[in-house]
Amino acid sequence: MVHQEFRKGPWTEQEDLKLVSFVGLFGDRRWDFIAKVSGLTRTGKSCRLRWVNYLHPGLKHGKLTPQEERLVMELHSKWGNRWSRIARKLPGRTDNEIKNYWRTHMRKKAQEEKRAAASPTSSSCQSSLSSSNNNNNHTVNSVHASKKVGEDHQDGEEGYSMDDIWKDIGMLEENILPSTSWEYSSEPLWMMDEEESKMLFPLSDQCFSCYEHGSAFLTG
DNA sequence: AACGTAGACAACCGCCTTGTA
DNA sequence: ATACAAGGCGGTTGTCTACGT
Repeated sequence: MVHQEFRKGPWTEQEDLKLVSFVGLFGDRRWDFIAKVSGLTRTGKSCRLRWVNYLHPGLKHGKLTPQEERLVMELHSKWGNRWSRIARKLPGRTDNEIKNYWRTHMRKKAQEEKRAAASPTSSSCQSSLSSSNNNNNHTVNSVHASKKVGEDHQDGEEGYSMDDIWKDIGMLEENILPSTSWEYSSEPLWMMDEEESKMLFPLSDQCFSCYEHGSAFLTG
């Protein structure tokens, strides 16, 4: 077996497009297979993570709403750090997102407590008040959802932005797709034998044409 | 204007679980 | 029943941006 070098670090728009296309074709299960046939030099794990945390059509992007924050608090007090379990109760949110939110929140809280302990005159209720105020401010910030993505344009200006991708994915979800995104392929292609698909997509040329087909489908 | 800091988020790592041959 | 591969999950780290000084 030849040891393959896998790419690491941030995903490019090209990679995202490729991944979206191939998940559309093969479904979001066989990640190692998708990683191979797509020609992405990423591990299956990496592909899955990117899909689950960023590209999945059902995801909400942007800050948690105060309602969601309350729910996270409530569920965390019940279940502890069972992020995936908590995430299941917040449609469109990922375990990673909630984990990140919680981490930030706890750090802030810890700092406030430390400050409160340092200056005994300031009551703890003040600190908790300020933290809840902070949380409420998040709603305003939700306007900035997917800001970062917009900034990604810088290296692919004339290309197809992730905003566009999400728009298209959203449209596909609403207008075309019954329930799962990969059903845009009328054929259950992911049922095909691995050998069979190797013949279909032996190298990236074929992969690319498939990817182009996929992105053409996505863009309309 | 420059610099430092905190917050937000993406991504990786390692362990555990589950499915399959 | 068992070994192996793949997927899932939680913890952690790195990077970028906004904001305050």
